[in-house]
Amino acid sequence: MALKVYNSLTRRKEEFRPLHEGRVGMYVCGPTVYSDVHLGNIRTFVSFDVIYRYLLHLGYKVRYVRNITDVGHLEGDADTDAEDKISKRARLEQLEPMEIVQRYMNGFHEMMHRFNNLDPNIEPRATGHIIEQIQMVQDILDNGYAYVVNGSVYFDTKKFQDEKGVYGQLSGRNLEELMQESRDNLKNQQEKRHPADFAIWIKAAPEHLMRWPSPWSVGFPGWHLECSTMSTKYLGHTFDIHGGGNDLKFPHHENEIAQNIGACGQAPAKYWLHANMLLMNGKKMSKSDGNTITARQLFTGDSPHISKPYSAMVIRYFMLMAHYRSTLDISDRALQAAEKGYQKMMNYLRLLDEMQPAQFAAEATPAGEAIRRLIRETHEGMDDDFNTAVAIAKMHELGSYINKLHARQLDFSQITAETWDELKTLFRAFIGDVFGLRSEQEQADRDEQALETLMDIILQLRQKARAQKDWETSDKIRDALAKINIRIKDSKDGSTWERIA
RNA sequence: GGCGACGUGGCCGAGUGGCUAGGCACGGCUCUGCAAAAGCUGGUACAGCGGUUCGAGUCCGCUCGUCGCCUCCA
Repeated sequence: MALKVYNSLTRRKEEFRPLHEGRVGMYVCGPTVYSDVHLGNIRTFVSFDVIYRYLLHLGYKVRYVRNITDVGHLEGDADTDAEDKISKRARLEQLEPMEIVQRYMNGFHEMMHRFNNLDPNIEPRATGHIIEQIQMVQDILDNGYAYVVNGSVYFDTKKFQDEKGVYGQLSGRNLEELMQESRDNLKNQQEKRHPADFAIWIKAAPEHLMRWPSPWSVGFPGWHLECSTMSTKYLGHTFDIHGGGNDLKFPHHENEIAQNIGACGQAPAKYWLHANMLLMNGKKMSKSDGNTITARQLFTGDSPHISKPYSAMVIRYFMLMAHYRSTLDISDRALQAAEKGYQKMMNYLRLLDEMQPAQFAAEATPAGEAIRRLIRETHEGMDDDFNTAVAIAKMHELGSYINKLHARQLDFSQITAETWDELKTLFRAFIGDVFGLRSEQEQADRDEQALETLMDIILQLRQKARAQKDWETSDKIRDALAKINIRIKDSKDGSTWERIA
């Protein structure tokens, strides 16, 4: 069965056919790094990570681009008295905007790794592509789909719609209605010709920290522009998959499409994929009414919403239990169920590796056929718009066979060697490569290994200091390590270390 | 107000008009020194009403309810 994906643009499942045989270009809207990454964000990135992983599993050569928004994302009344999210945070904390960006970008990366998301192939930043963005604004102006007012440049939505007729296609919106409705909250929008127009270059107010020279003013790019520019730069005018959270459909993605077509006449992506929201208590998480929980709180268990800590892998598994286009309601009970399910799943894999079968069946058997059918259905689940819920369900059914084989309730003479191999191959590939699940023990082992490597290096450096009678450095290292419960023991033969309880 | 999505057994959650989704929790049984794990097994769900159909959780309509987007949001 061929891979099918649900295309938000056509509102249908379509057979996936990449533009270039064997290759896939995928762009996913990344975070604006002005605060800690929120759990809902994490769900979206986990969803697209699995999509990326599955495409790789199918043998595609994928270029996965996920941006970092570090300028231009406004909050408040758009286009006028609005403030850039990063600038605002910088002002409040009295830091350089780039310090804010660096801090939260680091935190974002750490969290992505903790959830075992693969790194994208390219992670471009908006501030690193100002020149390209200015060029795109110029292209749009040259094509007549934008106009300059007082140093700011606005996209001419009405003209674009009159000539191209595609504005609103993705989000199912009618431009006429949009213009009507926005008339009520028109305040401070005198610069725009039409309420639905949006800024692509914004003249910076004197106190605005992030600013670049351009032909129109010293200013900064509009938020929607960066994705248009960077996807074009790294994936071409038209590429295969564009992803993001459901709430970005409008206006962000709608405007992105308008900009791309306005600049070069081509729509950016063939397939638009949108991940649904993560809910808590049946509602979208929101910081303002306390209906929120952070990943860190889940790890520590420090939240009134949960009874105990949950690991990143359990949370990842929990997310995979639902389809990415469905809303998912997080709760303590659901997480507990996920934890059990996750442990069970990892146990199947362990049993598969441990068992040493002898005496296979020579030819097809009913049990073997049932197993092979389930294996096929697992693949079909993923082929059907990345339905991880179905794939996991089928694997649990297969897991039951694995348990039976292990408990000798089903004998290896009931399946063929080939079936056994397929079963092993499936579990290894799906749990690790596709779902990106790893055992927490494995993680701990890896940390332990890293610690040993680090300690080797530290002891070598300290040994060098001691050889030079640099007692200050050597003692400093020993004292610092003692504080984190690592004891150094010096002897004639050199130094060793151990943990103290 | 406009656009859209959804309402599945105690909980989470799949579901292409006809065949047991799955996980968790709960009950019974097997195994077991005890426990756990595992296996077998049980409750017979699709918001309500009407329609289409030989047949609907799945299609259509209405009602009720929930949620999202429409301003920044993954």
